[in-house]
Amino acid sequence: MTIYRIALPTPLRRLFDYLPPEQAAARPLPGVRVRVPFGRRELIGILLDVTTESDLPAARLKPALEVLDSEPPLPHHLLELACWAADYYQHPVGDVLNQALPVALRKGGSIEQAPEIRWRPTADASLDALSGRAPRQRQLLELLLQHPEGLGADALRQSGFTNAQLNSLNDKGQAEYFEALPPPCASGDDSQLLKQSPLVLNEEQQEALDAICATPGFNPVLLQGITGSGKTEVYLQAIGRVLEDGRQALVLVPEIGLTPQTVSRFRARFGVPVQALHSNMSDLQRLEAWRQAREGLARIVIGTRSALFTPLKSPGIIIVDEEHDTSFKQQEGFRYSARDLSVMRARAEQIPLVMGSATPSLETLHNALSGRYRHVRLTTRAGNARPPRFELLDIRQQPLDEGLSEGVVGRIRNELAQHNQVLVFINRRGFSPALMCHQCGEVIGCDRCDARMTLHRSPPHLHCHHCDHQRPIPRHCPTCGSDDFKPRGAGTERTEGALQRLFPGTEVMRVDRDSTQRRHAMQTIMDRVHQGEPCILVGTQMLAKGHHFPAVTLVVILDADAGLFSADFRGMERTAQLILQVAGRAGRADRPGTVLMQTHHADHPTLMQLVNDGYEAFATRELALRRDSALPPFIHHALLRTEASRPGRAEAFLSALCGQLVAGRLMPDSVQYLGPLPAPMEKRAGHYRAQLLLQSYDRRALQRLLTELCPLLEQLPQARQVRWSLDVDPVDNF
DNA sequence: AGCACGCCGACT
DNA sequence: GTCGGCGTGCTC
Repeated sequence: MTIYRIALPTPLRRLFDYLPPEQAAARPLPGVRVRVPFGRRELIGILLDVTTESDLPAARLKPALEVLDSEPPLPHHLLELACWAADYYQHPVGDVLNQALPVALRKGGSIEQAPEIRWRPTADASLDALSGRAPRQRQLLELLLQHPEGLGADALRQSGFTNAQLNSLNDKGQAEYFEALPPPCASGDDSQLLKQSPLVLNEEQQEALDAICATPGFNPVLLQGITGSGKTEVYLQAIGRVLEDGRQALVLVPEIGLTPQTVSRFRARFGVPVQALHSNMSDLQRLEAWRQAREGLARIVIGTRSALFTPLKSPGIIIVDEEHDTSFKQQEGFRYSARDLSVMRARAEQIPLVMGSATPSLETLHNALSGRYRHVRLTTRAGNARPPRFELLDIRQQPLDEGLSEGVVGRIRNELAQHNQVLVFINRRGFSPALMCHQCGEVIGCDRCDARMTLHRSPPHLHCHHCDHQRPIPRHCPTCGSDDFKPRGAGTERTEGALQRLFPGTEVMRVDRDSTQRRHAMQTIMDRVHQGEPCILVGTQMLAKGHHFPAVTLVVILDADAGLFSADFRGMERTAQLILQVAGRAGRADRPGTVLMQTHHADHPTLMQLVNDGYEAFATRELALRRDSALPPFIHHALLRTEASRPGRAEAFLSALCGQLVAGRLMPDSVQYLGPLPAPMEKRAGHYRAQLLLQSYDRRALQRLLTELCPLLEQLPQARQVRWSLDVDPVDNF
């Protein structure tokens, strides 16, 4: 008897057995999609195995409805990678496989290229048949007459013609439509591989390129290069070699980094098809890009986290740009790290892997320092540009005007007088992070979270940045009835206002999520900045990523202390990365930049080391601290988070679990657990949250425990009242 | 997760 | 008398 073992997109951590469909063709290959009845529903799953035995009696097995593919959509090694990831991250394999496929395929669509609607002139079409009162229809017919083989409806619409015009020609018997496969896109014509000649590499860049191309096969490389040192040029030349071999490149970028500029830089250099997979493409467009990658037509594929699972016909290299960026880790559901999995993929495909960053994560740096990855450094800025100079500005006992010290104001004035631009970084949106009653000291909190509500002025309202709850500003204090409120602390809106007041003749522009929501708002600001006239930019970390501001010569970091004493042991790492990212936005060859950091802790050893000796010195020291405190990357973490609508339940659930672990002697000596503890912000969005941290130096022991943990969690009687999720290698404690 | 069944409260 | 609340159970 033949049994199909199928992974289905359900939260159930097991496979389901089916009988072959009624008219079963040949034995299907593992990895093909199968449509099956499931309860009262129909689902599309992935066939993982064909066997002869089932745990269930044959009478209880249903026949599958249909095998959808003759060829598995995911090649064998990607199927394996997905299954490995399901195991490693303890996520149901059916859901993992589902997420590894483009949405259009999950829904059961065909892998084959979808035919498009094409228009052509009818056999007896003639311009004479049109009246002079329809000029657009005339132009349209002229265009169609030049293309008797037909033009795609989408392309016509993009040229500015409307459906109404097409239908009108159709009514007049001048044009007709038909279905056909779109013409094949210009495939890699290698004679025109390079459109632009590569730049001349400096010595360090050449060494980096050699290290990447040094050995055939798996070759992980950390490319650690300060901002402006030409990392991208190294990527481009490494990709160039891959293309010469007729192979493909996969480039992963952070969510915020996938801009048209990024893509156009690759398109400008190479005369080969470049496909970007970005979030505002339709499901069918994404499928087409995915298909072209799989067929080998797309030679360079650029995408965010989820692009990791894009099949390549002849893989040549994987590049993970800004590898420290936390957006490579999915923060809900299937909590995978695309960066970490890229290592597995590159190993399976036996290709080089480049992880690039000016501020590598301590995990990657540790791997590089311990020899698991090659480590190459780019320490000089291209074109002899000077790196920015850092200054700590001690503001202890200094008067502050809405968060701005006199020192900062003076330096900004100075810079503007020299016709330069200034960037002020404050990683807090809104007007002020707290609204306090001046009579009784009450701070307005969010009803649904253990958090203060942020005051916004444009438009005026209170906003909780943790649950997105918004409400009007109260007229009277809910505790004492006073109407005397004082905003405490400054966000971007307040700083913007203060700078406008202090520098009335200078344009002050705010860059944060609120000010750039409108379409083209960011572009308008960038256009203004690139004119080079003096101005002040105020903004959040949005300023730190992607854009470069050559005329900015002074970067002010208003709150360098944020994150210095964070509850999260990664706070310092994140702060350092952010500071250097912001610092890297400024300056160019002829005008080196200064980074001025306002701080109450000008003598903080870590801050001083970062500023005086640079990131690697800081990171090496931080690694030593992590080693001494038994923290990642030296120890491995798995965080079990729980939340419930009633207080206490989430913690009680974890206590019950711990009880079972102890009673069943399931906790090996090599694994420790910390907790159960309330989450750092216990109440969020109306839910009470708790967590249990599991840690071990022995990854395998931890992994074995996690495998036993999940069935246990599902069986606990309290499991109905709590939501739990397991985060392997978490990137934050929240 | 979905989707059913099942058993108790306020409504046309 | 029903519509519908969410507790419980199941999905090859």
